[in-house]
Amino acid sequence: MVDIKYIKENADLVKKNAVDRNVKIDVDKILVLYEKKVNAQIKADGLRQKRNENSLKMKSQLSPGERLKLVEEGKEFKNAISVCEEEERKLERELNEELNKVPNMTHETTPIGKTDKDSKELRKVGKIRNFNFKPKDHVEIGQDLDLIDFDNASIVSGQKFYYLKNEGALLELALTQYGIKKLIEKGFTPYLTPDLAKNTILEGIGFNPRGDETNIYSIENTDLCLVGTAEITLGGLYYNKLLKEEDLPIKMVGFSHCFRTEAGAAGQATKGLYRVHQFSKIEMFVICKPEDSDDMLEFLRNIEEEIYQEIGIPYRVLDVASGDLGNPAYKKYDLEAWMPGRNDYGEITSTSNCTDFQSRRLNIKYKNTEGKNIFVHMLNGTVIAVPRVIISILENFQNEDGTIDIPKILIPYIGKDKITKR
RNA sequence: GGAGAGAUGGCAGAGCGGUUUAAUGCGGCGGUCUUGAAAACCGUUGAAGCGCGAGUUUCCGGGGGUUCGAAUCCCUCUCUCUCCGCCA
Repeated sequence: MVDIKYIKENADLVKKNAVDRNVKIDVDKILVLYEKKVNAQIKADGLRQKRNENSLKMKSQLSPGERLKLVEEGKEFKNAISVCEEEERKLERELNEELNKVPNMTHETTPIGKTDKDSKELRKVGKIRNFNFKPKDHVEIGQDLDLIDFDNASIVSGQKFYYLKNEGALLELALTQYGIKKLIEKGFTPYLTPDLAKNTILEGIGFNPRGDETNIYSIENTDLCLVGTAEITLGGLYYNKLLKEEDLPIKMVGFSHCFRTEAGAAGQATKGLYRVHQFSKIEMFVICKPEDSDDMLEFLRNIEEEIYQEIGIPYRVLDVASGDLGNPAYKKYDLEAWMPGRNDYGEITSTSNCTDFQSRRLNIKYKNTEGKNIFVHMLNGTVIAVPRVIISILENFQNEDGTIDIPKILIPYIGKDKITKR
């Protein structure tokens, strides 16, 4: 959520930003609603003040006549206040509805453009293999080596589910172990997180739990949703908390299952593991002081790059365009891995600086040395989105004889250096 | 799942219809003392909104109600603790 005071003082900037981000908002309506709401509030305050004065008079000894008169006055205040408060609540609801649509402001270095095509490629890292045979895609490899079972998953759970099997299963465990260990070395605290979270937390992080465009599964008859990412549960961890300055930065790495409805994604090129309803993911989450978040984003991006260099997957780094940032992000980097099966790059990690957009609604602040309470900045980044890393490994590390080399860094976790046909 | 107890400022913890503008302690901040620090002592210290300010309103787990007036009474939900049951 963007600070209403900021919107009031920078209406033109907010309008321009929404255009850059390809988001439709009505700033003028927001300002009108805000003014109306404040006026209703002032009116209610005045009435409450009179009511309080009235009830204060009744503390002293009074004649029955005087008391009765004051009680009657009090009743009138009571009715007037209730009318005024109703109006105030209505305006506040309307205001919040509009306010929730307002995207975060955008970093000055972020490329301006409406779609992902406008993202800026910063660099390519790693050598793309020139196969002297026709490389298979991961679906074929998974079938040949008995690593992934889509057919039976679709019987048990439906389309876009899968079983990981044999070394496919081991790869998830290996990547998880490797990722967590790596992040511990970088000073992160490891977490295994709940896979369900409350609506209020989802909304605080910037997800829309219900509605047509939601990508989130909600649980019937509860206010719970299956999380789409551990960003939700890690970010929600400090909901309504006041932190001390020396607590910061808080660096967490969490494992969770991620559930996504992927409604409307049917037509896209989504073969195999690339776009699925459930997957496992290792996610970084950082809470820090506002002045540190720019550097922290580079820190997170560096960790991601280090990991894919270490595994040995060629990738490119994108500075994501304004129109493709999503509402909470102020700046975002994507890593896209080379996937021979697609003959193209595919998104493998994403790291965002969400500044105080999330902390404002989650009410997470820290007390600085002057004793002022300041909204923290919050950042998140992917370490390992398991299925997409498995795609990248299977497709990039395949041999002509149909075997797969295990990336060196993962051999200790799997206990062999090659996947062969059994 | 059953029974009981509880949820109060950064933390701990009193208050249980109208001098509560929420006691007290810890922690934080400032000071005295000290070469410096600790201890001790003194002072200060919740959040949010509106207002230039004086000030004022709201907030005692969430929501609703009773009342002229609610942290305090009632209903309801959530969570925590204790005991019992069930269970990987």
